[in-house]
Amino acid sequence: MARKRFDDSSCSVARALNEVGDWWSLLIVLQAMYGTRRFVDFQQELGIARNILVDRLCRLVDNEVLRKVDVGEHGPRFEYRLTDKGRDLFPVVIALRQWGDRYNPSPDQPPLDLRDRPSGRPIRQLEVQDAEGKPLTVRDVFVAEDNNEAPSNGKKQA
Amino acid sequence: MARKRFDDSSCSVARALNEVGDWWSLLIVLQAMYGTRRFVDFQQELGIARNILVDRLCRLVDNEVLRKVDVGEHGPRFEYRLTDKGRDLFPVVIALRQWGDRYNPSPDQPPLDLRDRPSGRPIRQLEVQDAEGKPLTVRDVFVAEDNNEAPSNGKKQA
DNA sequence: CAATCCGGTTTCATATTGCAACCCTATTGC
DNA sequence: GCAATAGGGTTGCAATATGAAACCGGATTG
Repeated sequence: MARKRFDDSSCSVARALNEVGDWWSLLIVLQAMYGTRRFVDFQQELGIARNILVDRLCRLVDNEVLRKVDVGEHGPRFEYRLTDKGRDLFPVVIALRQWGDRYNPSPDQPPLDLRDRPSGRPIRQLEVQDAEGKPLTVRDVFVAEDNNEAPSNGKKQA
Repeated sequence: MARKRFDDSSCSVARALNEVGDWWSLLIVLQAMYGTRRFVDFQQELGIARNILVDRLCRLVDNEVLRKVDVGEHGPRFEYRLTDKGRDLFPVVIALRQWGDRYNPSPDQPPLDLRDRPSGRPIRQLEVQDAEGKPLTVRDVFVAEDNNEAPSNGKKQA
């Protein structure tokens, strides 16, 4: 049967996963962050089937994660470029990468060494922080109740 | 055909997606962060099919994101609890939530108001930062070359 | 002793995925 | 001027994954 959709879920995580929660979409976005823009390049670098790539690119364009730009001076040539919405997936990708590096390091290779251009020093480990910038774990965070709602039994964890 | 696997990919994002990159796994982890531990509760709160839930829970246990604990004083009762590895998906979930809140807000409801317990103030927007804590965009970050490798044509973006 | 809860397994119809082959336009190489 | 090749797809098919619902067996409850 059809995959279940969460377009109208009240949970924003579910709605986000609806757009980039499949096996390929985030990898396409990642590849775009590396600078890839052309259909054939995505296809070769990811090793994705062409029909699936068409489908994912269209979906990402529909969801405004990518923009399809016609660069066809002579003949049909297109580029798929990240939008601001797509670029704002950067923290998601970095969070996943750091988690993967920590718990599933590659046996053959060291993790990618990401640095910032101005200083040339490695970027920071991403962490959830409070208003002052102090790190928070799952257990430190709770969902504040909406005052207009009926009060619930107790504070839920994040 | 079978879904393509990335177990041995050199990319840690791909390897991470291999473990939690399907439609349900991250939602199960999220639900676990809310405090859900029992099979029936996951099933009812997520509306997931029972056979799929069994499969995902097993996969997550295999990957050490969850631990299956026998709490059967009388009769078979189990709890699925987050491991440290699972809890460390917190930044991933928060990053997705903030992205979803920003670009796909629910028309009916305000986004969840997450606060930290000690101060009661909203948590920070997650951001990729340099060593000093200054925010970085995709374009600020590059992949430092491994010195042992042959030098490549140019610095790639993150 | 029947009804219910918990944690599954089984069956079946439908979707999704991956591969490979094909297509059309446009640019090359010669 | 014509074949070869590149870009960006589409189509058909077989292998899988998903979802709904039925079934199951032990334990507890009424």
